[in-house]
Amino acid sequence: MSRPPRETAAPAEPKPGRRTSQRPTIRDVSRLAGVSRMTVSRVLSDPELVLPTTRDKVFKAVADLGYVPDKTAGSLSSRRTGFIALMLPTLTNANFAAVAHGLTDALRGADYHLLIAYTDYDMAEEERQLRNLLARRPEAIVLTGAMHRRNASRMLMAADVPVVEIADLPSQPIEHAIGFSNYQVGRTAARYLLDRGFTRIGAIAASPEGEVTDHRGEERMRGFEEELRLARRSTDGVLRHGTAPVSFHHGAAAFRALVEQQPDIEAIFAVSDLSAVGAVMEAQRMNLRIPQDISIMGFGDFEIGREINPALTTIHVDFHALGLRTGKMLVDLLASDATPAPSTVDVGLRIVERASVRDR
Amino acid sequence: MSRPPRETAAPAEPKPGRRTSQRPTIRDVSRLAGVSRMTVSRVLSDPELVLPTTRDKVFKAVADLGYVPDKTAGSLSSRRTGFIALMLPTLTNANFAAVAHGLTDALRGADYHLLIAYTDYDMAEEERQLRNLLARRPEAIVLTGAMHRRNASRMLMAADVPVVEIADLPSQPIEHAIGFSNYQVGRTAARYLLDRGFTRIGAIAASPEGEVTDHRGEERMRGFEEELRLARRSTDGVLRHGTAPVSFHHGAAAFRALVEQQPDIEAIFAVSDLSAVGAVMEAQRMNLRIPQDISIMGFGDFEIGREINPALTTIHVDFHALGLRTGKMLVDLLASDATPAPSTVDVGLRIVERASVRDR
DNA sequence: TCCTTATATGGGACCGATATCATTTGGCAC
DNA sequence: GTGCCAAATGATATCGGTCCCATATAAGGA
Repeated sequence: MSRPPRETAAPAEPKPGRRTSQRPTIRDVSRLAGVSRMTVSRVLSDPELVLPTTRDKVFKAVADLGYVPDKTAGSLSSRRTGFIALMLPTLTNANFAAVAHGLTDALRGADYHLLIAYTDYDMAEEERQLRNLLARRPEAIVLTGAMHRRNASRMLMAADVPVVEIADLPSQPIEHAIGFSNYQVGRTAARYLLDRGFTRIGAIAASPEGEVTDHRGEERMRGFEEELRLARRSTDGVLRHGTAPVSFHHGAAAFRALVEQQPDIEAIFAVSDLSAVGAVMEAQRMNLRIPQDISIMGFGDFEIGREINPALTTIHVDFHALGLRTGKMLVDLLASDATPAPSTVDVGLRIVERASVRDR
Repeated sequence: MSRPPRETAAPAEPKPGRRTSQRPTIRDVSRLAGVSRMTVSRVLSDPELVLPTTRDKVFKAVADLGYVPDKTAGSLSSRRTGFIALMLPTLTNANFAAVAHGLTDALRGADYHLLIAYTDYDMAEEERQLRNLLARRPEAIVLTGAMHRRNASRMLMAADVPVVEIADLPSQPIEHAIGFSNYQVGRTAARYLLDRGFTRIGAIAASPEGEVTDHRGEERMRGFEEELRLARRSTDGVLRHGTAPVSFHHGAAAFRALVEQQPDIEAIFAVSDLSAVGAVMEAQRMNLRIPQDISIMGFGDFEIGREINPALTTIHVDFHALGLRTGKMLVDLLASDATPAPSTVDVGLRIVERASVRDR
């Protein structure tokens, strides 16, 4: 039944090596269980390959020693780190957090772990973080498209792993893209307000200057202004205020500035629900009635928009589903050894009509 | 000047090995630069050790090949992964996201990378995630205290790396703790409302049942009820509604349920600003005036609380600073080879008086 | 009984870096 | 010129797993 193990036993006096930690290794387990390292490895990765009696000896040894396998070593040997890199502008934004959440949900069970980095909307930081991430040899890279520095793009192409740009639809995707057109968001918002009969239409967003920029937000503003221009309406009501990222407070301050500057403004699109909610709150303080005096719409469908009074009309994108979908695609992609053609998925967007916009 | 390299050159026909990726390794760099691998390693980790001429050759080779060092291999060899594990209940909460942000800020430049996992408030998931994290051999572990399963605690003790419990003050810390007493938050809130002269005082929180539980929130409620009891006031107004995590919507629903159940309630403490803001919004819809009819206070000092009308009275904890402080402590701790005694830091809390609570 | 094949397990090389120690070189004092 | 020391660089073992292939045993067929 049990044959003598063939691996050499350790010398009674182990010579002083580099080993300092007392943490048990697979070798300790194998010795205790009286099997080879390889058998321990098999028991832990695919127990079916090993006889139940052997398996149980190994499990017992693992439990007795409190052995936790070292994935660093395993990764080096198997050339599979189990990491998926995710780079976002910030975590302090419910929608980006939802993306991470969705991704994790899709990856759970597939034995992948997210490696999260964020750039604080800073392109130089994006490049630094990307280098850090690549050094960890992720098996795939997920990041918000579509603007990258030249160097960052080059590193991504050279990485030789699937790259997915999310939350945007780049005109020149690096490889895969799952998202929506921020430009279309802007146009859709403007069209919606135009269709309601408004003529004096404004918008609030962050100032586009500098390396710290919300490019996706910029795209929304570009689409918004474009639609106004096509309708031959003035874009004077488009106000740039403060710096990215926007916030409730940003929205409040920008709203006040815009109304003081353009008292006859009828409807406002905010680059994010955060700004929009802030604007609604500031309007209350200014005794302006929403939507009777001014209509306001936002983007992102944040939870708070559903709860405020009046409830916020907004453009919805399902970010959790976006993350989920990205994760599923990656799991499939990494399971097959083929290299499928680059794909672009538009998850779409939809207007959520609530009470903060009325017909004129 | 230049001596012939002593490392053996690669055979012209490399025998078929396991190497499949074309990614350059340190060996490729060393050959191209005409130096040993060790010299390349030195140039990248401590350039001062190497002559400028040699250094430049190496840098050039690195650039030409687009070489990115493999930290997996480096970690295994140096026994330093550069990972710091962070386990949170969720990322979809601005305060926890702020902790992660602060930690990252402190770690930037120290060449550590956060390895983030979250539990969705599920104890079983905490254990699974912890096992995953430990397999990556983090150099320190940060997690929200103070409740862990037996197994989780044991794994933490055995991990043999610094452990920091945050956002709470455990009665039996595993090692270090940086946080505040959630129990005291509850007592402080109750005391504040009692001092304002209210007698019929209520609270809204999630139901405490099941494995999916917000223990920190529970502690706040425990402190709140305790203070009421000490003041010989009824705790009938303490309503448990729905499940964790709470949300704006949770607050709105719980508020309505509480007011319908106890129409004469005078003041309410919400376990989180999220609930509190939801409650304020629901009150508006019910035509209840805040604070004239009912006073409301929250916890967490979320940004939205500053912007709503009336602005929300709340209990503030600086979560970004908490993360920052944790990160700094870890950097110091990991730099010294001594093992300092376990420390507990109370970052304190303070009441932020705004307009949603009035004197009775 | 012997041979073939499938199943279970082991041996040793190897993944790509760094730690450690050895070696070479150059500079300087005598 | 010789000896010594510091600075620069190299050779090799090693980190802790897994891959690949070899080997031993069991099972089945002629």
